[in-house]
Amino acid sequence: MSPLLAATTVVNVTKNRAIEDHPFVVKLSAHAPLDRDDLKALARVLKSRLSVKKGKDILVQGYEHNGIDIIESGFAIRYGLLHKGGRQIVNTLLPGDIVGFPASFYDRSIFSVMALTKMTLHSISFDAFVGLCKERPSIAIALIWFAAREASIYAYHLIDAGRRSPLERIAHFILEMHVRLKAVGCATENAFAMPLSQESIGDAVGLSAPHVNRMLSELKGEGLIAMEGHEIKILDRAALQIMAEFDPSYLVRTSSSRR
Amino acid sequence: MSPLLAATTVVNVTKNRAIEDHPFVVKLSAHAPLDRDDLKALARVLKSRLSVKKGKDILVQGYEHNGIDIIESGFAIRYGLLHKGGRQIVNTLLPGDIVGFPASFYDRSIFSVMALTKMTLHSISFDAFVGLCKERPSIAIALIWFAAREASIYAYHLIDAGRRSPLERIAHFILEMHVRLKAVGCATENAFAMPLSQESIGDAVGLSAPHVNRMLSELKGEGLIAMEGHEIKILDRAALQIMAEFDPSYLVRTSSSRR
DNA sequence: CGGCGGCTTGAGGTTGGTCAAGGCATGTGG
DNA sequence: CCACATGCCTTGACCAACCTCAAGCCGCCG
Repeated sequence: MSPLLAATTVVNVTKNRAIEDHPFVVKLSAHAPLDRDDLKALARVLKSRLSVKKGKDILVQGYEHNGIDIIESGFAIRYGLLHKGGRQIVNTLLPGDIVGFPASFYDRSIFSVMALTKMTLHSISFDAFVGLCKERPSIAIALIWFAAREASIYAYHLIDAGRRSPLERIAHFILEMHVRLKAVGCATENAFAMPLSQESIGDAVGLSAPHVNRMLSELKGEGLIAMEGHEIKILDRAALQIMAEFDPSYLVRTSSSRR
Repeated sequence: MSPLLAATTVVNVTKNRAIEDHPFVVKLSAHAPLDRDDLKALARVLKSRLSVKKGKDILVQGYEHNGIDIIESGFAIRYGLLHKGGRQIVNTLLPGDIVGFPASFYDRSIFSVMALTKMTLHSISFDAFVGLCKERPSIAIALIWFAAREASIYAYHLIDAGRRSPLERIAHFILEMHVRLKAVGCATENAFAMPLSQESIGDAVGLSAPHVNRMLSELKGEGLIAMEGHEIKILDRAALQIMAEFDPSYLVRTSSSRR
């Protein structure tokens, strides 16, 4: 693990933080107002904690599962496997994300999830999950908005893969990654440690690994980004955003989602 | 409009049907058990009805909106526009689908939605929507599962666009379209009227219109499908499913989603 | 120190986009 | 009722883009 990755991870491993600082609770609160009782219910559900090693499959496509997992710290990828050996990464998972959404909302998981770093998770059974939603409708409503945000991210990835040029896809991927990492305190104003290898980036945006490399080189050559190991610096955000038609509003809470 | 399209539409325009036969209610019930009071609350919300002409934009990317719309009858597409004139269709909308998911769960709509046929909709304000979820947690829970299903569809479209061959994408698109149309009574066992033009199919799967035509011809040549105007007949479902790695389980309710 | 995973670069070949022209069906207005 | 316009499907030729394969290299970890 690179030094920067290690450093950013540590930020999220703090034990015994206040419940309202938990990345999952922060994310939910952005979507609907949660009162004291909501927080208490969440604290109960997020009590237990479990650790996962880097590289481990948390969820395997086609297999049964007992509930959902919420990420406290660490990064993962959610992906589908193709018979002929290919792989499509549909999303990267950061602290506060739900490992089992939407894969576990089926009898058998429809996607796999693999840990990119050491992770800590909270495991929740479906019964506990449904109970929580029944008891605290505000949380259920926040989860609907959370799901809408997740679906939007997929839709934007689809737009990238379907209709954007390789260079635009890479630019978009970098900008989205940065906004999301910054939101959970894992990036500075203009730099972050890319958790994915170039081959994985290819699997996320629908390109071959060599072509990802060429596109990154081109962005470097144009002076839009700088790279040093896994660390990416954004040098000209305005130009990148125009190139990728990137508007971060699909990633962030908005006032109408705070009823 | 083709005769078959007209015929299938009529099925869903029946007025004054029982609330539990409404396609939206059917869809929700598949995800969570709804009791008599849940149905009553839904009936109240689905009371008003509004008609939309073929070709009209129901929702426009970047604009404000007042709530969400639920489709009673007719078809639509949800899409994103690119600055240089391109378009990516992220989903097709059928009876029972929510026009504004996830586009309207933001200050300004993040996608556009256009009617492919004459449609009838139920308009619901966000206040009414949130009130419904607060009052009837079972409905909120069903909506979370509904959102998970929607997100899964996007993820599968992403897998198509990112990592499957043109022929596989078209095969997958046809099979998904058929399963979804059949679920709302708009397809027979092995045939349906394709609501999209070949250009639109290209915008959905990330291909050019001429190439969509070539791929359809190839499927015809291999004896997997037959086409007559807009009507598509599936001649060899097994071969199509293998080609597309299609497993309809991501589209349908499963037992674990019926708590 | 040795091995391995991932990055980098190059050459060559196929795929699928672009452009263009023609055909067919539908609908419309004279 | 016919002429025309329009939109969509169909086909072909050409060419750029991006994949595949391959080899070398670097840095990290065991």
